[in-house]
Amino acid sequence: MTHEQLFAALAERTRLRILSLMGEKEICVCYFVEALGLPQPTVSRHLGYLRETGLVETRREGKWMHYRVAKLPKAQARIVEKALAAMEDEADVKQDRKRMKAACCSPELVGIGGAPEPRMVER
Amino acid sequence: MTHEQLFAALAERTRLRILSLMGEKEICVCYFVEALGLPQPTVSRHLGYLRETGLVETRREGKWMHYRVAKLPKAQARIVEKALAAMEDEADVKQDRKRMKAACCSPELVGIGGAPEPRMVER
DNA sequence: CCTTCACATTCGCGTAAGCGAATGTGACAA
DNA sequence: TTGTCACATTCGCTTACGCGAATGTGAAGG
Repeated sequence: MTHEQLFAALAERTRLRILSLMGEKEICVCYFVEALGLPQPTVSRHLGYLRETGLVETRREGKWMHYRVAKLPKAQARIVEKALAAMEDEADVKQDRKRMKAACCSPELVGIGGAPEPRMVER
Repeated sequence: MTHEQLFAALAERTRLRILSLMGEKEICVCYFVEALGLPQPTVSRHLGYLRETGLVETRREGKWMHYRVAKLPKAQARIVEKALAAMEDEADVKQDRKRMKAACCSPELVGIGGAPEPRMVER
């Protein structure tokens, strides 16, 4: 992944919001859809873009697909780190987190239709 | 400037090379053209893009136009800093620097056609 | 098998970006 | 004021993106 490709991947609001939601966690698609409030194909396309670029990795668990930020070379990891840090205080990102929490801790206590909840990634 | 716009500005090789050449210096267009080995309109367009985005500022000095990296909000400055640091060891960037030096320290000792040489910017 | 669920991909469309080639503009000199 | 120099912009073209809508696919379950 060249630096240009990395920056191109970061040059879109939805993808920044997705990465911001991921952070250190491994999250399955339905939670992104819920937290972002966007159509599933839209979310899936952006996840696909991030995957092809190499910025995220996936793990399948039955019907569910989990996404996590990939292990990157140091220079690029630093860039992603600063990018995510810079967005922490933006309104839409904060709202995304709220909705993510709501989806995970909903009254039914099982998340969205029994989907596995986000969990930290071991390195 | 949104973060998306910043990343979009960084998502192109020529612009990264330009920013890499600038660093802390104030440089006039003819040196970019020489160091990058690209047509003048191409260089000018990318400089224009960077200027409109707010990533660089300009200063006119007679016929010459000087470009320097703009004073950015901390979060974005950190991103640019990491971006430039990450490129230090790439081949084309190193070659650009070589050609920049050659243009500045050419046998005629006056740079390109009497153009003012790059100099550090005071903040 | 056949359905359903969770997700991925394709299609058609409009928009933005990059490039080479050509042209425009503003400053200075003669 | 005419010309030249240093840059900037426009034009025509091609390619890449993003989106909504529709369709495809792979894993469970019955």
